[in-house]
Amino acid sequence: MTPKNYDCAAGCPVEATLDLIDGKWKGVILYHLCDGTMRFNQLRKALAGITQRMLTKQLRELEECGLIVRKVYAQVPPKVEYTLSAEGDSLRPVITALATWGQARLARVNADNAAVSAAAVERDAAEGADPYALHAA
Amino acid sequence: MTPKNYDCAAGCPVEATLDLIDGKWKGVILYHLCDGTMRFNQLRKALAGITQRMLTKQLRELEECGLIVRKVYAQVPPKVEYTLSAEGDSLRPVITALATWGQARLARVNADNAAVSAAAVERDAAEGADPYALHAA
DNA sequence: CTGTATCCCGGATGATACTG
DNA sequence: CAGTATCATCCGGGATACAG
Repeated sequence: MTPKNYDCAAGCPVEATLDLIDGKWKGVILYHLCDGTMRFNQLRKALAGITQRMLTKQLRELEECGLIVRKVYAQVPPKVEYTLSAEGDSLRPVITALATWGQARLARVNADNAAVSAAAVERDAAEGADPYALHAA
Repeated sequence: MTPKNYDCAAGCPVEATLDLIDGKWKGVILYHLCDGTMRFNQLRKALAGITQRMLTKQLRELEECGLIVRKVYAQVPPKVEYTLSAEGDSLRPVITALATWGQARLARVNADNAAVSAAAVERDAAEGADPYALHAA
């Protein structure tokens, strides 16, 4: 996964982790796999919006990283299950941390856009920048 | 940034968080800011390899997200300090989780490539794929 | 059902030069 | 010191069609 060669001073363990769960879907895939084994189409539905191509690709990368295990059942129609590997399982606390914070963040953003403005104000106070809305797209 | 519009089934708090720390450097920048306030060039050195352009850009995005605060001192030569905002500070546990796991991961990969092979074997046992080394670059 | 194979585009990232 | 401006590039990711 696009290995980095620059040395990040005291080492970048954060970078090491982020490199594995980058991509537009890896993190979410892992998140879903935390709930247990899932089949290809099951994941596809869970990640509504992802294309087959990408799902396959991300899954393969996750597999190469040793984070998930791909189990193919020799039968027709095909059946493939994806599960967290031991390594992937050890990632649970990280995923959880990501999820927990994300939930709080989402709640904050949805419930109170004023808070965002407040942040902008705080910034203005420091430098006198112009107050433009945050990615309120 | 790059807001997502698809709905990820039961909601994707993980995605929400990851969106904020995506980019090739955001996570690491945040990581370094966990150690305290830093100036532009200080960060530049810490992230050896990043270009001015990118550092500026990532910093601006982080600022717009409300994760960091940019403080400009009206003096010459210029002096700009970046610090975690309250919001950014709340992200500490996440960054820590990322760092902690990353350290273990790095140790695992460096100390024992055999372990990686083992994972490949485990995978092979399930489907009969070819055993190629992991990004052992 | 679970993938592959192609084609293609836009944005993310880099290199370099210039500036208040 | 801390940026901006510009140009060039790479590749992540989407659309679509086909396959075992």
